[in-house]
Amino acid sequence: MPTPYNLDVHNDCAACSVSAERTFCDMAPETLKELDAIKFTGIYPKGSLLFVEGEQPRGVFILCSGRAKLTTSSSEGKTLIVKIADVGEILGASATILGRPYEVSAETIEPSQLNFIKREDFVRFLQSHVEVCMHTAQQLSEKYQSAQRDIRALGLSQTTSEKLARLLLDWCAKGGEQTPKGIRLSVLLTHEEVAQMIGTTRETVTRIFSDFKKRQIIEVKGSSVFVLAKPKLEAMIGA
Amino acid sequence: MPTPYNLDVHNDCAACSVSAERTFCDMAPETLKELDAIKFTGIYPKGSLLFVEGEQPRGVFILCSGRAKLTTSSSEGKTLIVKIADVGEILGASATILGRPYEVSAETIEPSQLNFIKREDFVRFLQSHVEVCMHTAQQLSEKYQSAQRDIRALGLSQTTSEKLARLLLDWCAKGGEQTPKGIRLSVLLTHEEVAQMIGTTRETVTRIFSDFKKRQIIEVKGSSVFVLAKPKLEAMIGA
DNA sequence: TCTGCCTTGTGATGCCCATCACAATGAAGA
DNA sequence: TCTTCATTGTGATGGGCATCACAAGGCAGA
Repeated sequence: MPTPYNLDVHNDCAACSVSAERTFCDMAPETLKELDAIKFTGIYPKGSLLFVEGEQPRGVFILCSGRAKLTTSSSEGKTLIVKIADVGEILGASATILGRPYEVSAETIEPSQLNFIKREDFVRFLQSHVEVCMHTAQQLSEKYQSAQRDIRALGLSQTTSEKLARLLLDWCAKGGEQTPKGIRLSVLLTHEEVAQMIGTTRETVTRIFSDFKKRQIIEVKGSSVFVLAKPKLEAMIGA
Repeated sequence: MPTPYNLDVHNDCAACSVSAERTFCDMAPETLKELDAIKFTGIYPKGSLLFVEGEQPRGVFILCSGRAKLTTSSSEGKTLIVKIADVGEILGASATILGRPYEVSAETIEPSQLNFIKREDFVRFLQSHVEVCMHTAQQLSEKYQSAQRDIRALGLSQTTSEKLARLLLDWCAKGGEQTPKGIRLSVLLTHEEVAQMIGTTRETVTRIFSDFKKRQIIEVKGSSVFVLAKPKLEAMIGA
């Protein structure tokens, strides 16, 4: 049976394969059944707004498949992409736990499946299962550490080349594919979006990319970026 | 009996007054006794290094009194102050929970009392008390949201004046004292440290401060800063 | 009181990058 | 195939701020 958006839909958390170690979904079978009872599964097209910065927390979204970008915007309309969330992440957890407004906006950038859990259900679920609470604490810790790395990247690098180098290295670390040519990254982001990730302008990203190409540090082939000289990038960030 | 550094020492968590709502120490009396059993109380002078970025996590520190600064440094020696921690905060929680290196360094900036809990004890303590685990999750959520605000401040403001304005408003929000003259802030940080908080140089901070003084936005009296025109600051950050 | 040392204040210089403006390329749809 | 819109590429210009350099307070200890 074909599913919308050619997405691999998991209706049953108990039978889901992505529940790997330490993710939220990694829990005892009977607990997983309880989760099944309180979750609302939804399939969202690319570009769906899950929640908006400042909005009162309705609950959390668990990203079962697809990807989402978390953004924050200034009143002048400038946008900063805080994070690209991957499968297994809980979105909106901190706001939901604290009962404070969402601190970022979340938008799918691919067709995605998400499980929504209402605020009261989520909190009750945490309170009644230490295991779940621990995993949530772990996820929050990871989010915090990741945010911390962003702060480092934004605050400690003077030049924009440095920030871009950091971003490329980050991508190498988490999604790089080793090839004879170099490390292959499939970047599905526009220069505009890259700019929003490092707090600069689209033009500057374009210019630095050409500069990197000229200096044989990277090579662009279609939607793939090959990192030819990782050491050069590392040298740029002084590491 | 005089104590070292004129510090108000709390040896007994059960009798401690600072355990307010939602902080880590807010727990049932019998749980608090268990906490007493695994904690190591220590008094630290100003400038004590509690842990260093990159170090394997030994455990967490609970700040009972005093203040500590959390910093991260580049290899060139440039330092960024990520946060000034207040009483009630747990330091090193995320690293300890994940078993990953501390992501920041922590240093007391006043004589402080801290309770240290060893990693295994802390984790076991969390696992055996949902209540404690929830409070930790709440603290982590707060840390995450605070980090998120920092990211916003660093990434979305173009000018340095804007960043400094944001910082001042932040201080007003959390520690301002209303006076007829304006909002009084007791800043015990040097311009150097302020610079490290917003990722700029000491000279620039000095210059922007004089500019603010000239424009009647603030007034400096000794170690106090009076915010005379909060609306002007708010206008600068476009809020 | 005097002497260092830490902090603050200020000028001169140069460069990075935001901004504006427009051309070139590419991809999707009529 | 041609049109149209999104994305990428590039030049010119100016301002903000890092950097260097040194002067002036301010505070503690000799």
